[in-house]
Amino acid sequence: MVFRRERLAAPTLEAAQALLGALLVHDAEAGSDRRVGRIVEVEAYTGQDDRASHARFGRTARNAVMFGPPGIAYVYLVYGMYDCLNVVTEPDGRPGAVLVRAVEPLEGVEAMRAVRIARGRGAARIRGLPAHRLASGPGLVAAAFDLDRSDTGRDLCDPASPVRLEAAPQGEPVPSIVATARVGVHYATDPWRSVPWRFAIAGHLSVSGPRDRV
DNA sequence: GCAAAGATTTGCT
DNA sequence: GCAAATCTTTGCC
Repeated sequence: MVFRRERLAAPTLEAAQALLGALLVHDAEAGSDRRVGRIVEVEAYTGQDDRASHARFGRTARNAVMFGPPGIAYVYLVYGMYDCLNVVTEPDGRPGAVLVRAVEPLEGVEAMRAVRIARGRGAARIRGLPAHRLASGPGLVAAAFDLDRSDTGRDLCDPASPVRLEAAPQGEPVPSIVATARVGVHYATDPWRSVPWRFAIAGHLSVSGPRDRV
């Protein structure tokens, strides 16, 4: 069941929490199995008021998709090395996005491990990682699902898209959510630096860390 | 045009 | 606990 776009048209703080427990799916492609992960950690970034958001400069070539319709992928490169996946939120015309910081691998664990070895350094270390740590960080989610900036603009709410969001399975218990300050936004002024807009499933092993463990 | 900094991760001290 | 790796985007001259 695809993730309903109207849930992402909501205010970004609500959309972010709604994404916890949802599934990120990348269909099988040549040489790689289907990959599925449960979203366990996210961060909300809003419009021009939010001094930590990419939208703080207004509409630019990089962040333009944040100002468009909800449910679209926004992938950017940080620190010249790591791609990060965001889901665009808010109605068309208003900026907003949710950064997917960590997922729990459910299917295609070895495909995730293989692409992380191919893209990153430290193959020996990655080979020894337990499955629940293969996508526990924003740069690691994009690596495990083989996403980069060229995936910006993909419609994650289209059932035909090879990369998409699916609703949490029916009957799954509602996750217990913990909120903390966002990570890595020391450059922003208060209150934006410290608002509790990072959301995670309480105590989940796949939440990024160790410094951010909840 | 150029300089600075960044929604991170890893490895070494 | 700290610094390196690495390059795009943004802001200012």
